[in-house]
Amino acid sequence: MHRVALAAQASSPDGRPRRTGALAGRACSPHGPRGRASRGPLGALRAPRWALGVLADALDGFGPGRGQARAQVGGRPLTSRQSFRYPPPAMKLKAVQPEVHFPALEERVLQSWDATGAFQRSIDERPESESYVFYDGPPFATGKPHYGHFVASVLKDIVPRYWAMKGKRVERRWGWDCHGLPVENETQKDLGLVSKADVDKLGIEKFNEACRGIVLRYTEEWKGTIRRLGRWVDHDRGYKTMDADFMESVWWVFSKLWQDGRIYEGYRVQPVSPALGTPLSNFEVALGPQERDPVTKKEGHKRRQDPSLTVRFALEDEEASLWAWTTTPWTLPSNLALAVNPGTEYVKVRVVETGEVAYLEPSRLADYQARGRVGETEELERLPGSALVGRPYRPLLPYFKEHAEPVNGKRPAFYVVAAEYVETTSGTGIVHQAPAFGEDDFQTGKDNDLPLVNPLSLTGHFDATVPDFEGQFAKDADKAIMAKLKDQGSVVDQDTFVHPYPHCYRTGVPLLYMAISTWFMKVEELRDQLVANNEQTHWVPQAVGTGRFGNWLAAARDWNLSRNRFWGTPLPIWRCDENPDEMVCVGSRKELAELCGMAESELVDLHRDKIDGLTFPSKSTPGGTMRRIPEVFDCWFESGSMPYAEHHYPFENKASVEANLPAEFIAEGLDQTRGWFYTLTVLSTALFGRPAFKNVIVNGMVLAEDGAKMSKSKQNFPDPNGVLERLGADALRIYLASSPVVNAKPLRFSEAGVQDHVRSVMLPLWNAYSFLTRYANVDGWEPDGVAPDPGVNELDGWVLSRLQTLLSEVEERMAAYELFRVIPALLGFIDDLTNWYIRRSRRRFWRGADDGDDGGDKLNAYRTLHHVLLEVSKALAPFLPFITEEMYGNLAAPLPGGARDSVHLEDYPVANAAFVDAGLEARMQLARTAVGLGRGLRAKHDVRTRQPLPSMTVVLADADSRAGMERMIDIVRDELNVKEVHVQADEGEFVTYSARPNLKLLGPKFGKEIGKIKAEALALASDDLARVVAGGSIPSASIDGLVYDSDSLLVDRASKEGTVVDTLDGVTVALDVTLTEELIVEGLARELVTRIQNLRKETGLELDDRIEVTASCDGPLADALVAHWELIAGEVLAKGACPDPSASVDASAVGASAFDIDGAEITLRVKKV
RNA sequence: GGGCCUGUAGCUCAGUUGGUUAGAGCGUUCGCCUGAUAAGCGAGAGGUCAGAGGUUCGAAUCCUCUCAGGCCCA
Repeated sequence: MHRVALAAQASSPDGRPRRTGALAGRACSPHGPRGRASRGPLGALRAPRWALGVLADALDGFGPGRGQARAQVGGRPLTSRQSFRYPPPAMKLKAVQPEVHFPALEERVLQSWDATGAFQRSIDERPESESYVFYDGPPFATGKPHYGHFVASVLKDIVPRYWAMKGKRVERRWGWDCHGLPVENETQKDLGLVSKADVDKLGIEKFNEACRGIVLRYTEEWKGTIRRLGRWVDHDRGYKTMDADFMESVWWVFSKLWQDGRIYEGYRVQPVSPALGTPLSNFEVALGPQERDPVTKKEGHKRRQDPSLTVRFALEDEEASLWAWTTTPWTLPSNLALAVNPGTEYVKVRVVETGEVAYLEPSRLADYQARGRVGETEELERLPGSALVGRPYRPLLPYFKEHAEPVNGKRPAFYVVAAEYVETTSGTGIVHQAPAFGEDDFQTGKDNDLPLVNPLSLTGHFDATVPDFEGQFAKDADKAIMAKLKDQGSVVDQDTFVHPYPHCYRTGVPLLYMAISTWFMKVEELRDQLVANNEQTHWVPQAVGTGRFGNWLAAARDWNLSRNRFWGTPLPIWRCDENPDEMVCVGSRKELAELCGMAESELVDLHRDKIDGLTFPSKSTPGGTMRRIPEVFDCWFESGSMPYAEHHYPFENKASVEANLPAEFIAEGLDQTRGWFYTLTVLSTALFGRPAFKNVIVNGMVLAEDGAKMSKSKQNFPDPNGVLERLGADALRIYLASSPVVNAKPLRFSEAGVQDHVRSVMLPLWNAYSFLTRYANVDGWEPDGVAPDPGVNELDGWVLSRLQTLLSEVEERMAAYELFRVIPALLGFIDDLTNWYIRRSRRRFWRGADDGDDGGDKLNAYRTLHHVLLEVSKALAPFLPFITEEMYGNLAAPLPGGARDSVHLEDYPVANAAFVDAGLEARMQLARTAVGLGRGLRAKHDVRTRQPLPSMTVVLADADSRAGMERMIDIVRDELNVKEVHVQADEGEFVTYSARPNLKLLGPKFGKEIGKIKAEALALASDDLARVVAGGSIPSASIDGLVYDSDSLLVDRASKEGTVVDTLDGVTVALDVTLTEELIVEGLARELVTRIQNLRKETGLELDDRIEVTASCDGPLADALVAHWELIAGEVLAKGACPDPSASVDASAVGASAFDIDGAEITLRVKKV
């Protein structure tokens, strides 16, 4: 071992490690000179134990004092504010009390990190050739950090810390998402601007200035909270999506796509708020007023009453009409087609009263008739919808009638089209189509190559193409349109209709759906490549990648990446005002400056207010001026560009960015599957033909304790900073990291859950650490760097072996990014360490000097526990960065090599095969099973553990197991407080056997006969089964080819009546509970020991205080006191001769108390001597 | 409306080729142990595996439908 070698060389004749020797050893470590050099030549700098308060107190008076620190640590100058105290040349472990306040400890560790520059050094000290690329998905700083961010941050900290300790150079740069609707909304609210027109009135410059002012509103809160959480991330060199360099890279990305022919202009039907004069995002639509449907009781859009109009369209090729239904009369001027479902049956009827001939769907006709809207009819013909497709009809209104004139022999509009979406649950089964005003209409229009006409402005007013209603607001025009149609005899029926309908979340007016010009990136043609690239990505959990994300990629649609907004990266497209087909896509500041005849240095900001005014003359259209189109980017485009833009690629860092694609690791929430994960993948595939990241951990959503979303108004979650202050970051981290969220499942956050982890993880770990340091102090043991010997004591060998198993497991699972499998292994080890190793080893540590030669057992116990805790502190460091820092600093400082300035600068421990002993782990497991059974038997038969019992018998059929158990006898005997432990093979005298068929094995073979086999197996006699257990077999009486043996049967054991026996996993334990007078008295003596120990504790005595005991009792208790005084005195560190039981003791005195033991009274008093 | 996910003890969750009596932790009751421990150990109580139907010798597990919740898309 590394440390052993160093220690051997570095120890001086007096046994004290020599620091200079150790330093020399370190200086040629493989980590390169940078970090080493900063340590300086002074031995005293070896282990600056900085400002850990507890420690500082312990070290007062040692080394150069406060204020003398003038060296540099981690390349950062130390200021005089930072109090540095150096360790003495060689020192003992600091004794640590079991009482601890983790949040305070964490604050001290945070200060130490600042002082030592540990974070930067954890990067700098790793070679550049070992680069490990991590991308940070940027959050908005318009809100404060909450638990969802905590989860992502914990993952984004654990993984990079781990790989840094594994020798990787992991840059961790923070990112801020600065653009997007949430920011604009927030600003509009602040400025009291309701509509887009209000923004125009104010001016983009002022508006954008206001946006800039608020996007970083909470950055200080973020920095503070993320720091407090223990996440190491570089804010100083982070990126902001609003930086000109970042935006310029986004331009480059777009221009590359443009050059590759991946960008096109198209239309898309979007919800528009006429009052705001702007399209809304789906997110904003969802914010609109909600209402519960009175029938279905479901929450949905607010309901409103609209006209319900049935209109007749006259066919051109027949004296008949098509009846169509609409709730939006204002779209009728824009009608261009009628849609039928080709698979539905339609009917042609003559209305008896009027003689009119009409087509519609028969069940709908019946509905009209039932409501008395249409009189009696005579059926003329039945025909499928497909038979109507293509038939021309006369334009209902004249405004766009030119589209009825054939172009190149084809009629552009005003004919019947087929559409699968047409249903027969309402209307007439024939649907009026205005392609500009509905998603379905638009799609049908596209499928049939219909023209797109839109006579409405964004504020919903008719323009001059519809002169009859010019200037009228669409909804207001409904009445006039209906009147006109009535006049010309086109109305079949007029009614009203109540339905849920989306309304504007800001103004409350009903939204209009209309086709808006937008810019698309062609993604559909990339589908196969996207899917192929995704297959190279390791998803955790895997199902997200193959399922949700994979499906999404396979069905990817062209990406609408423009937004009609103000505060974002402008689309770099300049278009000729004379010839709209002439466009220039600008890919850099330099290019734009040249086009506009200005200096590049004048382009310091690329936001709309700075560049919208920049124009240049057209090259191909005389007199034309090139002006920028008004749209900005979907801010997801910026997030997806972040791998390039954060480095200002390709304008700077070209080679390093290209060398480091794709990223090694990213982590975000499940909600990002179609957000960041998607945009990263699309852009990386389009630009570089490869995936954007190799490994990704997807975390689930954090819900409130009540299972609902966390909501400020409901107040259903505790303040995040409060939890950190009360319980600490380590506990919060381990709570989150060991919860279902790290496997993409939802977590109901509860502070009590965090508290649980303080109790079940933090405190046991701390107590193990405290145990070692306190006894080491009492004993004067100092860490000597000598490797523990696994052969001295089975317990040491066992815990060392378990540690190696743990390290291998962690390595394998971290390589697979399966944190949900790492944490339980770590926690399981802590449990083994504290509740078995230390529990069983306690006595080894308090063996007194006069107990004689222990063959080095105590020394090895110290070395083992110290070694294990030190390794554990490193192994847990990525997960619990604070407590491990404290432990490591104390545990490593006295070693010949000293401690590094931070555990996070250490190398991650690697499993040492020399310590692995599978046989030992197996037989220890047997021992623990036997002990568990024995304790259960004691409880069942009401014999407490303090009562010694004459013997127990462990029965094991397997010879290897018996041999293993023989070596565990001391441990089992001691733990169970029995005088003798016997191991034997034959369990016949203790148990009876019964058997069940092994269905997994027999099921597939015997199928339907299983019922019979079950009955037969259950009927097998215990004596016969004994032969099976011994390796024999019994042929089945009724089933051919079936033989009962130890494979085909599962044999159960039951203890025989009247015995004290239990059995589990093939281990049978029998307890002899015969009590003799002698054993009873000895048991009482142990009762006395416990009572006196408790008194010691209550009285606040130190571990090694010697005491004087006085007692008042009679009967068996007095016998026990006298007979076993030597034992008692040894256990409780009592001095002097046996106290006289007949003395009188004042139970109310300090250190005194009266007890009742099995009905006998005793008063005891302890006093320090 | 569509895609994906979740629903198992009071709570948080395990439960993979379908296999017998469905587990763990927390909480709870009783008992035990304790020179580190706020910890630990043993026993008990606690389950229509969301519901219905199907496949099968056998279903928490596979299939279909329904209900409730979540994320995303429309």
